Amino acid sequence: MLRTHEAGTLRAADTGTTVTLTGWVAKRRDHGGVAFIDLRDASGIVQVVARDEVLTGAAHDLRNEYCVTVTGEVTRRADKDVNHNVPTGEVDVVASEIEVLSASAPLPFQIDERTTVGEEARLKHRYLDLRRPGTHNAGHAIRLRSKVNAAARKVLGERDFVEIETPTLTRSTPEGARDFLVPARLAPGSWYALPQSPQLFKQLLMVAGMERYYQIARCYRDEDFRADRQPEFTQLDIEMSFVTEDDVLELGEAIVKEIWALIGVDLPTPFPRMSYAEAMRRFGSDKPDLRFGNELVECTDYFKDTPFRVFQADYVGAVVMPGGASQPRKQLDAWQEWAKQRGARGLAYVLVQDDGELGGPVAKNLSDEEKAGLAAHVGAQPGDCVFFAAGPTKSSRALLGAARLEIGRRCDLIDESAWSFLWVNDAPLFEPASEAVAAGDVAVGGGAWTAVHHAFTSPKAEFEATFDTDPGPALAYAYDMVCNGNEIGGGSIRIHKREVQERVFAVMGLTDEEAQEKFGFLLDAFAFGAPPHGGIAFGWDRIVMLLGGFDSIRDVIAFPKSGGGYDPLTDAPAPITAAQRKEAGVDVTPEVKAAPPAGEHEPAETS
RNA sequence: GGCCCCGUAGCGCAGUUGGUUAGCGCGCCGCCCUGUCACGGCGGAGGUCGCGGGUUCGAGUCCCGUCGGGGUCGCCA
Repeated sequence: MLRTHEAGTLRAADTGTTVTLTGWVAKRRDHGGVAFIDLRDASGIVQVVARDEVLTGAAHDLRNEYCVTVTGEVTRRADKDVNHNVPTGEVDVVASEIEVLSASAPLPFQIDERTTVGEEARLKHRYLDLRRPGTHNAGHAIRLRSKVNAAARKVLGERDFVEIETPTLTRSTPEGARDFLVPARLAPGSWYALPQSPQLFKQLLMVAGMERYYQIARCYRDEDFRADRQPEFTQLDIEMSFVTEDDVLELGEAIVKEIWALIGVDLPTPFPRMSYAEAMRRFGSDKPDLRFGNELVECTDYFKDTPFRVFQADYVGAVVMPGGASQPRKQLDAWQEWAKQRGARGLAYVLVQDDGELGGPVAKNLSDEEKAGLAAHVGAQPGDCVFFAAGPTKSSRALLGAARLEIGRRCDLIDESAWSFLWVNDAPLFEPASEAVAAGDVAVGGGAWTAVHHAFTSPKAEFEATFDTDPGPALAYAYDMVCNGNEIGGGSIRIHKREVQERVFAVMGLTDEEAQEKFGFLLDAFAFGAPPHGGIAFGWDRIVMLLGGFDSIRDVIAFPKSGGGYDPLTDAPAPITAAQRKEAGVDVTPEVKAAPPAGEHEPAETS
């Protein structure tokens, strides 16, 4: 090594030691005859004292972020000079020799952790961004991420899981999202797809008798951007044979517990479990944030004889905004806009005045009897605002659930220091295809029903006989892990019986031929003694983001892309040359048009 | 694809009702300074106000378009 010690580790006990350090000039405070240089390496910072005689030659021109090696003696500072703000503040390194290893051009932005720098600039010079110290900066996130990886591997390794890599060049299979495609030079006109997840391969590995598989797997989906989305992202992907749902959940808890221990949080296990139906009913979400209450209130029965047309609906529900009655009219109008942006017509509201009377435009439409008991029914106090949604159950609950979260944020109801984990399970096996179509999905095979999770998710035992004759109520062995209102993992127990699989396809309107075309290699494999199996996949970027308290998954990815899939650092994607086009066969017209065009999608494996 | 917000010096930002030479902090460059640690002092450089068009005597400011970024809904676990 070019050094004997790491800068951030020096303490008073090292006094008298001659050390050689390597690192970067974080700051230079030059007093003429003596200069103080903050030397930073990955371990931290120590102050180097450089007197005139060592500041000769190249060392004389030390600037910020010069890479240097310093040899000197650790000295204890006088009491009055101790800097209590840094761990090394009791000592100096009095330099006897300073050598510039590598000079630095003037910086595009300051490395200093205290200055804020725009994301665009940081991503363009990500290597400098990652050099910035401090627990809220990206460099810390990347180091944390490495520890998260190790924690998961520890748990899985102890349990004899096998880490297996699966292909990134594979076949386009109908999962939920759009595929990234790669031209196949050796088969012009044919294309590989990058996997949206290793879902099918991990099931094949179960057939292969691996029994316990995991992989920290890169996944690719060509969809539009969000704060918590990247075109390539990472899952901790797990599959196990001969397990029940309980086994998978227990493993998931053990992994997450080990991860959160990294930040000194001891998660109590087992996590609470809530059925999908209960989560939707109480919180209007399949990923409820349990850090605060303020649950939705069912009002359908309460208004079953209402004279108010709007409330004569399949579902009426409410959510209370504490203190919301004092909002100015402009604010209440803004809620209407907020609701419209979510595709609702509006958000009906009633203001509970301080004297208990009801105000707002809706109140006058209600019967006296309804008005009398309303506040008590929804649990509103004088001074509160009650928001209502009426209409189809699913969309109304979703609107109220979103309102609940917005209220939680605006009214400061959320305990930001809390960690709320739970499982949401017993998800429906199917949803009506029309709903999926309305939501933009295209049902596989054009049947009346489409799989909520994916086509290989097993119905719960009690629905095995009836799921195809009465698909609506059928529940699946499907589960999501939820943390503070974020889905951080999800999976299911898979179908291993060919007969059940065929009936599921039938419900979805998939013929044998179509199923064979889409999933043939998996179905073929299942013919050879497929074990019962199930698994889970964790959204790795999101977990690290939550763990480290970051706002965006871009913060926890070493070299993330910005909007539009653009990488400001490498300028990818970039045009290719005509020669590359020709060689790749991008423009070849396929000779055989046997396969139907892509575009038939189906909900994908979770997370 | 819809909607909202933002593009002014290397970075972070201000710029009033449209009005003279577009400012501030940090950074950068030069000189000075022997105990600073957000060091300090003196001096200096640095701008096609994202781009294109329009309105106007006059546009950083108003209008239209466009590009880029962020957020959100659609979509996507």
